[in-house]
Amino acid sequence: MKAELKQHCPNDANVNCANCRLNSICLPLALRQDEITQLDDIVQRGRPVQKGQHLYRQGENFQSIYAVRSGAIKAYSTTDDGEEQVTGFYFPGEILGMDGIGQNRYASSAQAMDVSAICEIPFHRMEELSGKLPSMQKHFFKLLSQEIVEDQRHITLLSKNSAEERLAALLVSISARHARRGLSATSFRLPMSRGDIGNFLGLTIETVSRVFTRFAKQGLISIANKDVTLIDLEKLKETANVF
Amino acid sequence: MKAELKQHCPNDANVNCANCRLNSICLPLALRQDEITQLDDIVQRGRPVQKGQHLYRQGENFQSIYAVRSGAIKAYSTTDDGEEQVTGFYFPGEILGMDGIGQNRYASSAQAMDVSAICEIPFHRMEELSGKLPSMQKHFFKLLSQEIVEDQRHITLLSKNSAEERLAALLVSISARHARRGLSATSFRLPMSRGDIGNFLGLTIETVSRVFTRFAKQGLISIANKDVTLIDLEKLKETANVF
DNA sequence: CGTCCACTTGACAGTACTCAAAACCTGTGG
DNA sequence: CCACAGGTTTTGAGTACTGTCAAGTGGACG
Repeated sequence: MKAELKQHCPNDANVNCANCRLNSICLPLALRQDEITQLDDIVQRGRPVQKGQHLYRQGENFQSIYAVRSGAIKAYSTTDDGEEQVTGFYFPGEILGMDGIGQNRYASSAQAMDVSAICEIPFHRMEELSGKLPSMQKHFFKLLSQEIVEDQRHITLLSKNSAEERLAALLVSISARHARRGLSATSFRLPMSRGDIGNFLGLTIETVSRVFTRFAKQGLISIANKDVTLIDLEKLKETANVF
Repeated sequence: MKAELKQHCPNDANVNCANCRLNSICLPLALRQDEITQLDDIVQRGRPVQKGQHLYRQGENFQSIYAVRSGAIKAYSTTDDGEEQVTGFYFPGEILGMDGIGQNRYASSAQAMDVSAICEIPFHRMEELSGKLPSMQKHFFKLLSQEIVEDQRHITLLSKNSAEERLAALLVSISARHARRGLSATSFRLPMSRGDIGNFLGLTIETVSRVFTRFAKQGLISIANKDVTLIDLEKLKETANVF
């Protein structure tokens, strides 16, 4: 019973990669048991990050990449002229901070949207491990490559799709990521503000609000504050051009 | 005299990484002399790729990454609903194809916009080499990370900037990449069509044309077909929010 | 020299933005 | 427990930028 609890409390200090319930979608994904132990040795688990707190800030020396264990993180970059662009939302099992590798400085800032539990992985140790474990190196190359593909999908979304299509795509994406963790695909809480959503999707806050209202009137979703229910997921997927 | 020529003819079969005039901005960038030799062993240099020909197509098995030696390549992906999105333009010294690593299939297609000389680098050999040479691994992580940062910059461009700002940003970017190779920063030929430019920037062909005309009337550029001269590079940089 | 295709230009329309105000949560303190 | 202040979200009215449709121009190439 107690061991059971340990496994399921994301803030328990006794969590490790081997018993983490996210290990099938997170970094250990491609590793053998003995390799997971080696990974585990370099992972640091601190105390929970409070809402609004930063994991790292743009321009800081790059030290670590981070895995989300619970909660939700947003990444955003600030342009020379002071404007902010939300570049991604990160949920449990997802890795962030890899944009810092190229310049040895973080190219974006990462902020908790909820109380979150985070695994910190010092990159230089990760590099060492990748040199030793080909499967680790391969997996890491994959992670980076997939982030590129993700970003290019987002570029397409911004370049080609209407406000409705963009918002539908975001809802469908969050839905799928919830489902992957065994949670409801149709009912969840949006951890981010309307402003963050709009910023991420290249829309104003007013447009986001209006489209939500339109979706609700069409019976596609029901929404109360940050709690959404996807009533017609199929139609949303069609709208999002996800077939 | 003959050795001199060899170094400067991009289609010469005797080129190698050690004597390639691009080696300071291309893959060998971070390598020692003896390491460059090892890299050179796995690089394949075929005959020139003709205009319109593909290096690889979306969905094909991922085998190699490619370095542009001369000419220019565009990468584009086709969405489920058949629309095309140009995801990048690649000039000499730049690496493409890395979006294939994650899924073992190319996530985009790559097509020559001019006759081009290309170096092909089989990825599995590159992985091996990375396992042996920490500096190669590090450099490769960097490359991938930088592509992510690039893509995020492009996301910001599409999300926040007007048609004029986007086009100015593209001109300034191409200018900088020319300058890096020792070519004119202010006068060059655009290898891509107006359609490709518009597609890349999330604009229609008509808008691209109109903005070019506007820039010309304002004395920022002069443009005749594909030949551009950046008359007021400073003002263009301002417009592009590049400080 | 003529055809084809890429590009330019014009007129008009529509989606999303801006500005403004109202409604609604949330948390605090009386 | 209620009242209130601050912030967030919703809604409305008007505008503007870019897209659409259509026609015309001009290079490139056979």
